[in-house]
Amino acid sequence: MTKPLRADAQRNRDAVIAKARELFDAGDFFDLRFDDFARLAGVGTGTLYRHFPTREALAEAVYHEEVAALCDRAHRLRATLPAAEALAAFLRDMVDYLDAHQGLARTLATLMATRAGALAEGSQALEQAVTDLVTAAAKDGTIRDDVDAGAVMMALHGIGAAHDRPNWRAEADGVITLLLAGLRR
Amino acid sequence: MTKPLRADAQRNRDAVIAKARELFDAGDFFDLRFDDFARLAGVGTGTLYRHFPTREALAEAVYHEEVAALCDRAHRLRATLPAAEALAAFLRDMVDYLDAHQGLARTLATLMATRAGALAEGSQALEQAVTDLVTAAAKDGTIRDDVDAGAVMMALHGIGAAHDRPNWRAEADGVITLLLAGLRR
DNA sequence: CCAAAATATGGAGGTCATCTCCATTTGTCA
DNA sequence: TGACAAATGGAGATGACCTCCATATTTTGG
Repeated sequence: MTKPLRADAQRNRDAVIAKARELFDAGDFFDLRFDDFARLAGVGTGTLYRHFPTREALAEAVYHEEVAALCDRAHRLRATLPAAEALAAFLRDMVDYLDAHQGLARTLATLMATRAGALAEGSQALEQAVTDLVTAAAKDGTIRDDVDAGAVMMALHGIGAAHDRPNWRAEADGVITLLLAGLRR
Repeated sequence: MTKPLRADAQRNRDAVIAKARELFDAGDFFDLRFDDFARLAGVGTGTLYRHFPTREALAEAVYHEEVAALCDRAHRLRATLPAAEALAAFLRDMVDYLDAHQGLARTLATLMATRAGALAEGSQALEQAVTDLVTAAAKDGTIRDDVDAGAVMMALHGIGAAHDRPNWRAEADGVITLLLAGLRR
C-alpha cells in the first residue's frame, strides 16, 4: 500500500520531523508560522505541505512512535497484570508521559479540538488501547461495566486540553484517582 | 467602574448579541466569518470589533447570563441540599445544559483551548461555583478531601472539549458517574 | 552509462479571515 | 441650538495559509 519514497523525499521528510521534534522540546512548535517553520527545517513551503498537509499532521508524525510505544505498553500491561491494575498503571503512565512531554499534551488537545483528531491514526490507536483495557477489566468483573470506555477517553481529553492550567499535574493525578476509584466495583 | 454606554452603542451591542444567540441556536456561529457576522447583525466590522474584540468575547457575552444562571443554581442547590447531593445535582444539570445548548459546549471548549478562557469572567465564575460545591462537600465529610476541585473542573473541560464525539451524551454521563462514584468516601 | 520518465523541489504569489484607522455621523449636554 | 464627545462602518492593511508550476533530482530500462 505504501509506495516507497524517493531518496531526497525521505531525507527531507526526516529533516522536517527532526526539526519539529526539536521545536516541540523547546515548546515553540505551536507559536510558529508554518511557513517559517519550513524555512527553519531547510525545505520550501511546498515541500513541507506536500509531506504534511497540516500542522497537526506533522505533530502526529512527530509523536507517532511515542504513541505507538504507549499503545505497546498498554498491550504489555494487559498481558502481565490483572486487567484492573493494567488499566490503572496505564492511566498513570499516560499522565507521566504527558507531564514529561508537554508538546504531546498540546498536540492531543489540538487534535481533540479540531476534530481532525477523530481521523488521526495515533489518536485512534490510543483510543483503541484504552477501550481494550477498560473492556477487559469490565469483563473480568474487577471494574463496573455500566460505563463506556469513551468516558475514560473523554476524561483523558480533558487532561490534555487543560494542559496549561497552573496546577496541572496535581489536577491530572486527581482526575485519574477519581476515575479509578469510580470504576471500582 | 462601568461607564454608561451611549444609546446607539447600547442598541448595536444588543443587536449583535441577539443575532449571535440566533446563530448559536442554529449551530452556525463558529463557521461564520467574523466580518460577515457583522454585516448579518447590521453593524460595521469596526463596531463589532469595538464591542467584542474576539469571537470568544462575544460568545461569552451571549452565554453570560446563562452561566450566571448556572452559578446561581449552584448556590441555591448548595443552600437547599446536603453538599454531596448538591454537587451531584449540579454536575448532572451541567451536562443537561451542555446537551441542550451545544453552542455553549463549543464555546467552553474554545475558551479552554485558547487559554483566553483563564481570564474570562464566566469561566472564572463557573470554576468558583464548582470549587465551592466540592469544598463544602469535602468539609462535611461526605466526599473525599484528598482531591482538588480542579480535577472536577478538568473533567468538565474534557466533556466540553469533546463535544463532537459521536456518543457524547452517554460518555458525558459516564464521566459524571465516575466522578461522583470516585468522590464518594 | 545515458536518455527519458517519473518524482520531488521551493518559493513567488494567490486567497482569505482578521483587525485597524479615520472621515463621517449620531447622540448628549449646557 | 451649538459644540463637544462618542460611536460608526467599511475600505484597506496585515499576515497566515496554501497552491502552482518551472526547474531540479532521482530512478529506470535499454
